Amino acid sequence: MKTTIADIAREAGVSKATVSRVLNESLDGVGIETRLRVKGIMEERRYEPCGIARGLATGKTRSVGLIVPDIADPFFPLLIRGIEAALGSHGYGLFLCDAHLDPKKEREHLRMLAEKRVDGVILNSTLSDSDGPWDTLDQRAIPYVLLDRMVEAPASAYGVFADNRLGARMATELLLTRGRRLAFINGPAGLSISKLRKQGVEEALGAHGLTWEAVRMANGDYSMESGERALETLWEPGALGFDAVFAANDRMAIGAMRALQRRGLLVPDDVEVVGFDDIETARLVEPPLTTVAQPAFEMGRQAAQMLLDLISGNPPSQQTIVLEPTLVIRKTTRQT
Amino acid sequence: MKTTIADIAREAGVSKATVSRVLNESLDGVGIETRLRVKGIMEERRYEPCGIARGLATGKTRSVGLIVPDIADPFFPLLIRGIEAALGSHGYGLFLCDAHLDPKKEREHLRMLAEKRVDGVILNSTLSDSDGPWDTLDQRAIPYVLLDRMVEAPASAYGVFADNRLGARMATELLLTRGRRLAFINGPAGLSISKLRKQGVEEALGAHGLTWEAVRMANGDYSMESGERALETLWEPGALGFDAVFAANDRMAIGAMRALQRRGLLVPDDVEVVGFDDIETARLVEPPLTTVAQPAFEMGRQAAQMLLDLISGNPPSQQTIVLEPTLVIRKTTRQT
DNA sequence: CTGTTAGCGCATTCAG
DNA sequence: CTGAATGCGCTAACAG
Repeated sequence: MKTTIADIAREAGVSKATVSRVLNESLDGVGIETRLRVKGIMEERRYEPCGIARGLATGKTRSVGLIVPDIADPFFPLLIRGIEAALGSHGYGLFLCDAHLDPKKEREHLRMLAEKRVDGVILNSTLSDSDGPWDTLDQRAIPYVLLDRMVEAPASAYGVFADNRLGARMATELLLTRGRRLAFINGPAGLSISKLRKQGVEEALGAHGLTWEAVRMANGDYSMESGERALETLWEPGALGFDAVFAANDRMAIGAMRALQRRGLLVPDDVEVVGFDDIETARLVEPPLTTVAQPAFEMGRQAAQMLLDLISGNPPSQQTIVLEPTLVIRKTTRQT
Repeated sequence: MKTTIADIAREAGVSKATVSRVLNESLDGVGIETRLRVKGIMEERRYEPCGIARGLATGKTRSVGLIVPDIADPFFPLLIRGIEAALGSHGYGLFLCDAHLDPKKEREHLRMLAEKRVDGVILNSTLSDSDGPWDTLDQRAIPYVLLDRMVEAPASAYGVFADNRLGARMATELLLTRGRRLAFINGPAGLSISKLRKQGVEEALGAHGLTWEAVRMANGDYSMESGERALETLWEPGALGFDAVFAANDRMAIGAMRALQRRGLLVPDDVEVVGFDDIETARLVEPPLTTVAQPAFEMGRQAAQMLLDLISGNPPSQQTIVLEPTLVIRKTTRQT
């Protein structure tokens, strides 16, 4: 039998209430000497408070959920690190849920988290589904913050994002200043993150007096394979339709590079390539990939901090935090 | 206020016990028609059982913890997928804990998990610490299964591992059949996983009538940078001390390749390289890395299944499951 | 087949 | 400053 506050109370010759009080440091309605005595006994007995019982009594479980679309995406490790950094030693636990690109699974996970009575969830949603996940959350009044993907949630939703429009614009500008003809491999069409990136590309186009007619576009699902396929799709036998590729993430960019190289094209000499994310592999491929870096760690940290604020009842100062991406120029683009 | 079984009971005109019974399908001591009525009400009211209360009442939380040494290691996504696959829709939640290579942090996580009263934990421990983590677990009688790293736990501990000895032996054999002089970049010396791999190398050496005198050895910490450093260490100015490198994981192998290439050496022409793990990046670097593949998904799945068995009181048939690695030959070794 | 009665371990009034 | 009582939401005997 694990020792409970009742055991401690008995041995210390005090009531359970008193033990409970020293457990929750904050309320200091306890005499210094009884407090010390109780603490001593706790030590000896190696007492460990029961989170479950506390949860039931207080309504707070000190655990949060994280939903990611695809744990295999190398973008997440840093994100998770950031989240853990913010959750820190506050004693919070993090439930990891991999939706595996399946909205149905995502909803199951959400149900599970709700049953577990998590204090909040960080939602890096798989899809901007019409019957979205947030109402599952809103209905149960459980706080959540959107991360990375700006789904079409209620205007009241909190979120942390990278400036995807700006990132896409920077990448496109880089390519267009060399007078390149662009191929754009975007993410799934449904994602608002994709729309934003498309806008960014459009802005850069406009700045150069160009329109969409000048660019070839395809959609991938962020996997390397989809990047390869997208490139094949865009390809026109005979005519070289483009000589610059901007992909919505590094994995697709790498896929595109592979497809290019298979066809005997040289990167960056024949075709320049720019990715998005700056995953670890980006600097390991040959040639090293020029890409738009997202501040993944910081995004995770801020999102978790925001959630913590939400949970503790201090509404965050801003409803939306937008972090700036940075251009990391390596070898898949030519030096000017 | 969330609806509780009391609400359902009142509305259905039955007792809480009855509602509880239909909630726990198994015990079917409920008339078919009352059961249906109660279920109906639950639907309408969108009732959602409170995991916390159940946990307190049953002593089971339906959540488990996973401790990993370094979430950034690309080896984990698949492992996690495997775990989630086994945990499946049993309603289990998975607490992810990244020890970040810090045993102290690992212990904090363990304490947190204990407080949260997880039903069990999967332990991919950072270090084979003398004052190891398992006693934290054993003391509290919480079931755990060791994963991947065969720490020096009590003989009674359960675990799932890859056959590291065999894997190392296969890699070394591959290199030695070409008469190569070997450099071996092992993992941290303290890990028993490192000792096993060393044994594997030794076996291969023996089979070729060689001893350790013929090989140069260094230890890394599984990061790419440490692979680069290890290679520098092994290097002897002037004399080419070796022409084959076996690294204990792919990241270090890739680091070694980079160091080699920086020195103008050709892989595999001048030096052959073999890694371990078969992470996604392995096939993306140039040249694609020959490596020993671990069945990560399967390891995760089996470990979780084992833990589930342990939790439900059916002691697994085997105490230790050893999975076979496979050699994936790509381009950093020469075709025979 | 169903209701009653006790807890599970702790927090939180309200008294004293 | 401290204790006694009550309840969080559900399960688990034990009766009927």
